[in-house]
Amino acid sequence: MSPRRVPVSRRDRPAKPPLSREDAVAVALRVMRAEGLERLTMRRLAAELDTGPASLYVYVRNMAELHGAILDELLAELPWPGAGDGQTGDGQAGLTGLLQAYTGLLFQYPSLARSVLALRPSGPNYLRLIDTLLALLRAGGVPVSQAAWGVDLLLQLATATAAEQGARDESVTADDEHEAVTLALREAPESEYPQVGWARDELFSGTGAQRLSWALAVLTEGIGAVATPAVD
Amino acid sequence: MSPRRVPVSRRDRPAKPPLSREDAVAVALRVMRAEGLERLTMRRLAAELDTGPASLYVYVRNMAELHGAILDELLAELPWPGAGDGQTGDGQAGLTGLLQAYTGLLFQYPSLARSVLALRPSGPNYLRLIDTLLALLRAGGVPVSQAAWGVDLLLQLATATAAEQGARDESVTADDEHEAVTLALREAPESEYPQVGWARDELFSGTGAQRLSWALAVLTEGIGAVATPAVD
DNA sequence: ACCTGAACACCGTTCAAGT
DNA sequence: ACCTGAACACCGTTCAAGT
Repeated sequence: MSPRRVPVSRRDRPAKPPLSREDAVAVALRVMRAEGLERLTMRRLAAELDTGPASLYVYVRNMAELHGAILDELLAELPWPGAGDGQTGDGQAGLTGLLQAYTGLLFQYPSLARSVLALRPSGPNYLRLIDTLLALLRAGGVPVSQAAWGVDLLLQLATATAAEQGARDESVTADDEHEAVTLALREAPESEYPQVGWARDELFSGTGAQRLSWALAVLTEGIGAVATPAVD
Repeated sequence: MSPRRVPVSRRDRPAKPPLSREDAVAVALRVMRAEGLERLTMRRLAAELDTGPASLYVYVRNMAELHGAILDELLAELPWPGAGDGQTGDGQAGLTGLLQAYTGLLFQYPSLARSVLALRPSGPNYLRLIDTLLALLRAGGVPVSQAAWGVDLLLQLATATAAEQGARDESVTADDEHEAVTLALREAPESEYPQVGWARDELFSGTGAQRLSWALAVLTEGIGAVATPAVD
């Protein structure tokens, strides 16, 4: 009884919903979440939107711009202060918390982090992140020039930390025992690399989270302490 | 009199010189220097070596490993201390000088820097770089655990700084006036982004070199000052 | 054992030709 | 004006079949 195909008005083809840049970015984000950035190709996204790859170029200039748009969409999920959920506080703890959340977000998508590093993002949520970090540094009494340069440094650290996470997620062992650099450092002959011998144990110690929070402490300490040169 | 072709023994075909991994890497480095990493493809390298792309996989596991080998070759050119040319000194100046040279080397090849960030290089010259940085920190009285974690941080900063240099070299204007983020920050409404307004001038001040040396000072300051957590 | 031609399974982007 | 099929000019990697 029920017909195989429901007849559609207007020329017998189902009306495609009108496409917008927002839709395209939202679908792109969904594909990335589900299968990773590697699988999110222009052709794949076009197929997902039921069109040809050429149509995407009406909404984005190129792949890099698409990555930037995806990042900004992703940043909406940060625990922005003042949102009422109290996930991040004020001062040093607020700064560290927000940057850890940013790193954590990108940590899930290392290739996006790599792309972002070359991108210099400029979406509204990225600006908001810069603004919030500036506010936290300012509240901590950091002079304006050190805060301005410091924000760049802090975001670079966070992005690069996520970007370093290569495609070594698929390894069965949780630790990075199988990384070439780990092996090379462990086996480096003391005669040729005496300092590596000196620091051998400490070179591999700590979890990623411990190293990140130490690095953030190092940066905030230094940003507050070292004056910028006179350039104005 | 002189014949067009010198007759070759062994089957009338010019004997192809035997290929080695070293030759392949050297040629790869030459192609990258001449045309950039983007143009250095497996197919292109194979053509340069007068063979098919499949032959390369006898010497390198994949593209990433080739990039790692190129980096190590490149690092041979660093002004290693003790080489007698006195390009870098001891202590803080030596540390900063070596890291600036490393950044400068990678600055010419931003895509290599991007690749390196995901790579965790492990060649002999990279180990030598780690060893030398450890020695300089140790000489500065930095405790071993802070030196070990600090070397990671310093190299990450240097690599990420080079990686950030996107393909915006082709811009005619020397400054980054045309970068989207610069424009966005300049035009960010004070009502929505008050701190950006506060720091507006300082956000764009300074040259790349000034910012790098400030960042290195921030890191060394913090590395010497902030203790690592007890993880041993 | 060592090497490689040809194929596999894709890419991002452009542009002429639709509607 | 807005959209897109088809083409352009490539990719990295594998594998069966050489020598």
